[in-house]
Amino acid sequence: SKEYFTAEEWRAFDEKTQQEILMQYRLSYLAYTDVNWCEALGTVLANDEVINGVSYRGGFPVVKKQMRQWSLRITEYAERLLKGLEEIDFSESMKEIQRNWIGKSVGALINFQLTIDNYQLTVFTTRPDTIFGVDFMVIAPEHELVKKITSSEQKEEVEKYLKYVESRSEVERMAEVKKITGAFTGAYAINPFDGREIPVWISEYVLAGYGTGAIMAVPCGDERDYKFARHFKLPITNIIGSHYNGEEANPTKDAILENSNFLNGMVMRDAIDVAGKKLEELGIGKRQINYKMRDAGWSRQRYWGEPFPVVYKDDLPYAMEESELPLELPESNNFKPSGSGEGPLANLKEWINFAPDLKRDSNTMPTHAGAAWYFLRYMDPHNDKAFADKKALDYWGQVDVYVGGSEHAVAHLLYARLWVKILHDLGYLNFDEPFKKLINQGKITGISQWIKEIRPESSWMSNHTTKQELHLYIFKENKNIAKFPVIINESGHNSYVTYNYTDLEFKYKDPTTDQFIPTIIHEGRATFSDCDSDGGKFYLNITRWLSKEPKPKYKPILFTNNAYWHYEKEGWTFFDNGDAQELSRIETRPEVEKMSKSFLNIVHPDEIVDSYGADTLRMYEMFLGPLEQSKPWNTNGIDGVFKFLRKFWNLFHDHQGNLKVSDAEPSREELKVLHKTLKKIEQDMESFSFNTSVSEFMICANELSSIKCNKRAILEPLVIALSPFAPHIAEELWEKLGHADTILNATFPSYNEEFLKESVFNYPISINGKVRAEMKFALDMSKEDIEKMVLASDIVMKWTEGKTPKKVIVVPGRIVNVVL
RNA sequence: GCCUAAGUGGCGGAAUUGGUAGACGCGCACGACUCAAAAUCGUGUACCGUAAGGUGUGCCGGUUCGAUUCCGGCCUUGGGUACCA
Repeated sequence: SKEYFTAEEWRAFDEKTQQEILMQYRLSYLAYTDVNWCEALGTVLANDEVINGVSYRGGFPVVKKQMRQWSLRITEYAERLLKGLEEIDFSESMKEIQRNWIGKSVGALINFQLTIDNYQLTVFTTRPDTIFGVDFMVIAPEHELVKKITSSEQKEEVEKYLKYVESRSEVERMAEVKKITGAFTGAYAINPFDGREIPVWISEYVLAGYGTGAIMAVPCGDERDYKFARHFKLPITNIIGSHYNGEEANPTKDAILENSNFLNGMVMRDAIDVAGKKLEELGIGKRQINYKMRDAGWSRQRYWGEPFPVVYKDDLPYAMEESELPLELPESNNFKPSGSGEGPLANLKEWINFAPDLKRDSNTMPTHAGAAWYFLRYMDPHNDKAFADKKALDYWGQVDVYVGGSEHAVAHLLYARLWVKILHDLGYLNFDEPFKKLINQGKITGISQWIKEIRPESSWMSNHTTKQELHLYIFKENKNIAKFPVIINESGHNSYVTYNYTDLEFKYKDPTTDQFIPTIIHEGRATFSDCDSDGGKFYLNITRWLSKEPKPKYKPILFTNNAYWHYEKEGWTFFDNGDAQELSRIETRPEVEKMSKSFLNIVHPDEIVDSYGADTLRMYEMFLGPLEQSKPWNTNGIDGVFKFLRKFWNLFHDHQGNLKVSDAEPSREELKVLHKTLKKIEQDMESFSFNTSVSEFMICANELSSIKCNKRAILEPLVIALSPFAPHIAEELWEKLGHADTILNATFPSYNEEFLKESVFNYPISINGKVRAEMKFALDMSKEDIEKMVLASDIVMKWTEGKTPKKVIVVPGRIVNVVL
């Protein structure tokens, strides 16, 4: 399956050959993979929609199910996706994420002869140099050889172990990675170099899905192998001399090999290749590169998405003819899942069974499919012959700058890179990387306030999912101190209650049996529509959790930063109880999180737009800090930006608000302010340093208002420069200045270095590296003259106390340093 | 554990190739205008000290006339990732 065909090659095959090839590779394209199937919802869920084995909405049980799905053979491009990273301007951490995801490892396959029935066991290792340190072999419990090689004496133990592994959930396995388990199969493998017999074990620490699902264990060099050997009391061969201390494994590559036959005396680093070559010479293995990356599951059981352009005949997929394309999504009002695990398209029988013996595929592609290459269409959007004309593609080329979040690192950004490489290989594009430069903009984060939630144990709840009223009893030192009603709705939510004491016990009473039901305590988000970290006010959206309404009411309740508040209305009786008075405290714990609708911590920009205007909001966001940095939203400094815009506006207007722009010739000083600003803005925009651009605009407005400049020749270029930052105000000023056309069509002003030239410089005079004074000298003054003047000055005399300094450093246009 | 980014005033943050640390803004203090308030304007604001001066960019050390910037070793925080052989 290491071949692929270009479009020309593919078309050159006749239909029969094409079908034979398709059959041959069918499993690569159409794979059986696990999906999360939720019976109650009748649908397939993504991994992140499943939490603790139940659906994230509603808490319904979810099972893994095998389904036939399309997969994208991204593995074919693993090497090129890795190589391509070298030539693109992505952040190092983004490249690192992609490298890790691709997970290249260079190593070797080694065949071991087994003592049972001539079976061969192939392992993948990155360290063939340690071949003489192999003390046992481990194969994954799912490995196909397990059943075949287990000896009759070990059969019982192996089967017991396999049962144990099967009983373990994914969650348990992930949580208990340190737990050492395994079983001996009774089989031995023969070291191909020295004939040593090595026991073959099975253990879940070896993953079936990576490499060959089998490893050669070198306990002196590998931590996991070492622990396994110690746990099962297996012998440990030391091949690295003093590098192995007998207490822990040492994965070094620098040791000189011992007990290693023909590798003795060699440094491990060099021996890797020597051993690899020898394996190939003797025909007992070969050097090989492995990748962690898997093919991407490309089927979704959803309505929206590109349908697969294939037709099934006798259950075999055939690619549709180019002349039949595009295959469009059928119109439908029925977006419900089919209930069988297939997507909504399966409901449209006429579309699926469009011809007597032919069927379509009910799967659709993920959004990644379109997202990977839609930008190419913008280059030539009205073309009905091709996705874009070659000329347009050549003209526009790669995306210069792509601003996007880092959460797309291992999906979208990898698929887009792959897609462009494929189109390049098919001859459509002259470039094979979509994005020249990637900027990961920082997120404006929100502050979530967390409160605790107490609800009945989930096993009780899953049997009582209908809406009902329960009573929560609170005990302190086995004494019931409070009781209050709580509504459990269909999904088991809305039972949120807050408390802030650790010595309290919470119990529910089942209304039908009068039995106490154990509780479980979770933490959940309280929501605030506004939040001020500096002793301000919070609005807690508590009604979302307490309301009996099916749709939560968003009723803000005011309380202070000290984070307790007394709630006395809407049926909350427990606050009326004198004993429970203290319980009415709502204690919250603030946490900075991504702003997200599902996190209930979003801030609406509308209120800021209402009181300050959209330009202020826009500029303030830029002013907050570097583009790539995440920061929690707060409005503490927004007045500064608002004041700037008013000051800028006032440059054009008198106190009565009438335009007062003059057509007089600008002074040299005014021109200097203008060009200095334009220069800085241009540089900052090139480097995406918008926060410093805003501060430069502020400096400029301060300077111009202190010299009372109102000249058109100065202000007009500034309005254009400001327009990307504050488009509305800029457009209005532009119009007021008498322009009929929009400012968007104005030419961006460029600066003239001529106005920035200085003749004198105010030198900082430092003594022993510490600045003590300032002195003005002409920029063309010689070093010697400056030195003389500095040494003769009062301040320097005071410090030198008449002595000759050791050294005087004069850096023209920068600094003078006197060393005593 | 590994990879990666970052630690600078009360706060958000500036500082081109090593060259005046704290730009700009917020906040705070004082002052002007006002009967008053708001708005606006002005002055000050790293820390210690009355001052001269001293100390300061996470910590320890190094290179240099000079280090937020370069080098070595740590600490902390954010992000990513993991029985991947």
